[in-house]
Amino acid sequence: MNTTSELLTIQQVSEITGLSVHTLRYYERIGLIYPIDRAQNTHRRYSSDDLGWIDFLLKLRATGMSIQDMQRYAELQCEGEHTLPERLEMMKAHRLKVEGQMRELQEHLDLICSKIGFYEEEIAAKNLN
Amino acid sequence: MNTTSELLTIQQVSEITGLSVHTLRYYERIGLIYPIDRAQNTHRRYSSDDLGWIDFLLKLRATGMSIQDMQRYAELQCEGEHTLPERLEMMKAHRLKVEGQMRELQEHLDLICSKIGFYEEEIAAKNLN
DNA sequence: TATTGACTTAGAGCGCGCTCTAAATTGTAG
DNA sequence: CTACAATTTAGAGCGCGCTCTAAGTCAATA
Repeated sequence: MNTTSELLTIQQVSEITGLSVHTLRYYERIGLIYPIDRAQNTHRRYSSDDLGWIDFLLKLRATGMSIQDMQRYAELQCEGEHTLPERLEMMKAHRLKVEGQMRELQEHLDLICSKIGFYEEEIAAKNLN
Repeated sequence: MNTTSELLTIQQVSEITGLSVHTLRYYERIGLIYPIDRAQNTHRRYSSDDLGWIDFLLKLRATGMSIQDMQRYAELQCEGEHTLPERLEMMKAHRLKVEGQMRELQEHLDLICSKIGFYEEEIAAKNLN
């Protein structure tokens, strides 16, 4: 319940998120993460809000959003509430993209599965195994 | 039904597959595509077998297989029938990977969808739209 | 006081997967 | 025969997303 104790060093955030400290600083430099508060004016101290944002970024990244698009999204977030509609549109567009990806993945997966079946038959027929 | 007429130039294969002529030559150079037959000893002439292989490569690529792994697979294919078991193992491992990818994608997609719902509510509440 | 170690910045470097260039050769149409 | 388009090779270059380096600051410990 102590606010101060909830603040994390870059090391700790690195361990929690799986991002390297280099990458954390890189993301901040390029505007993916807005400037983190500092202790004694130098060392970064991450809040749980910062962690939440990073977590969301990672989900966008994992679904194939480019850094450029994430930058745009972060920019809108900073600009405030009047950008909500545009952010909504971005998310909707991204949802469509991810759904398309998944359909494509499923199709190709089906082919791979049939290839596996074919291999198994062939191996059985030739007693290779 | 004429065998000769089925052979395609690199241009034609580029148009059919969507790969640039540069990429087609690049894939051949690095061993992803085994040496294509030549007309008059210089210009490439692609057979329908070649096309089939390229098509399969593209499906592996679309499901996130690295060039390195595809190279290994192509190598095994060239070595002949005794590599069938190893190729089968590669495909099975790849299937697992793709299935994992899809599960992860689905999870993140769910989050994006809930974010969309949240945005819509917020926008409605504030009459931003 | 000296050392250790976590942190800072700006900027260079890297692996991947292409993508393009240069210079030469070949094929085709007028 | 001439001109132009398509092809060839070897190798350089590029965009993305990190990843690492160098040089320096600062805090805590021996």
